[in-house]
Amino acid sequence: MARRTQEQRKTETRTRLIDAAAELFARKGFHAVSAEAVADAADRTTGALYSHFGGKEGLLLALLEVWKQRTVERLTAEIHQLPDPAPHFAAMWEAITAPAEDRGEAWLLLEIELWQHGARDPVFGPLIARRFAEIRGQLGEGLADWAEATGTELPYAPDEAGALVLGALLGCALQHRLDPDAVPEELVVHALSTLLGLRTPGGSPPASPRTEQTPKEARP
Amino acid sequence: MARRTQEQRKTETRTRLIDAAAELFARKGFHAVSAEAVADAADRTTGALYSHFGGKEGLLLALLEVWKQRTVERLTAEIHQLPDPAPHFAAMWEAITAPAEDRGEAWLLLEIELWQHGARDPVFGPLIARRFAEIRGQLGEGLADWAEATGTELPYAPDEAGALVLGALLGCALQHRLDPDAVPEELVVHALSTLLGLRTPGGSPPASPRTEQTPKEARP
DNA sequence: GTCTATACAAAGATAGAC
DNA sequence: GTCTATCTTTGTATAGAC
Repeated sequence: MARRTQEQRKTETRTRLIDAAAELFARKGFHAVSAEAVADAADRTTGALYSHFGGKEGLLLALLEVWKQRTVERLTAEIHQLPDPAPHFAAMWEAITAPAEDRGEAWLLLEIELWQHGARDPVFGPLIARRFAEIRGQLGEGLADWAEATGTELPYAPDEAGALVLGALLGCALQHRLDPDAVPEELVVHALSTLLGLRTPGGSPPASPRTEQTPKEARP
Repeated sequence: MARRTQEQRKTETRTRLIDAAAELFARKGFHAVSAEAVADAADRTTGALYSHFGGKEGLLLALLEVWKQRTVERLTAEIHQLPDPAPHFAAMWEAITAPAEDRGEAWLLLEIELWQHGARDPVFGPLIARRFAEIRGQLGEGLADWAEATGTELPYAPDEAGALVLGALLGCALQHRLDPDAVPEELVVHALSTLLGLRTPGGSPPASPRTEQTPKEARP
């Protein structure tokens, strides 16, 4: 395999650049990272970057495509047909908030970074909008399948359920990122279950006993 | 009042710079906006900016303080003691998602911009964390007061309720921004009510009749 | 396809006049 | 306190060698 070098070096370069970009864009933000910094982190040069992607913007676009697949895997792992979907919610929550396991920490940051570009750039807007729609769709579909299999009735249409679950997860993760104690996993899981009518709102308190619960505000 | 100029010009400059910064940071992002652009938009020069705030970073810090108050007002308008808090939820939602009424559109963008700095910068982190904690606190307190006054029992501690409501609002607003149809107001209001146990999960469908509800995915 | 070197533009920051 | 002018650094992008 002495010949592999030439044919494959280019795809490896693409991968290296995209990975480096994901890391840096998430950690510092798109505008705060120079093309050179990305190239350096990927052990390449700006020349290679421009040759492949035409610039930083093009790199972000390429990154989006790759990222899409990883995220769908991350969030929509088959919701098994257990009577209680709580473990599945917990898994999704952990996938989003995990410190660095499989770049869990960076996931939220990059996702928000992409959202921003979508909200600001007319080119990215529809792309990101579609991305979110797909996530909602997959999420909702999974829930609908589960409901049908277990004989439960969801109080929302699949897409609506997807939107609410995704919304709650994102919004809670944002807060969790700055103040983990303020948004414990049990709270989120319980809320999601309640939201979808999978338990009575008042009944069955969060999995872990709701001890005391004195306000945990940081008061520095 | 010929003398007002000297004493007050400086505070007017501060205000102008902060307002301009809020507008531009929200619309383009902190790193995408130059100090000069902010100064120009405020009809001042970079010299004045540096003299007052020491730089762009300092300006962001100052902006945060001002923004704090406006947001608390925006989100925690007294929750009146009606039996149904839905109108109040609807008002909060509109405050967050309103196109440009009172800079409603920019609100979410700037809020996310601040969150990012908090998540990335060790100096901003605690400040933004505190900010969110305060919003949660106010929100939760308002809900608790309402519950007590109306004889309702909230299934969560005040801070927990605040975290969930804020989370759902934020996460839904993020999606709404890219695809308004996917997250209609009635859905969010209904979800919030359900979440807090103010109606049975399955019962009382959203205010507006849930017509058809064919998936509204953009399929460009 | 990738690197080195570099042109060119923009941004951050400051000194000194008013 | 504010402006004009400018210095320095950093970033984008390209041309040409390998």
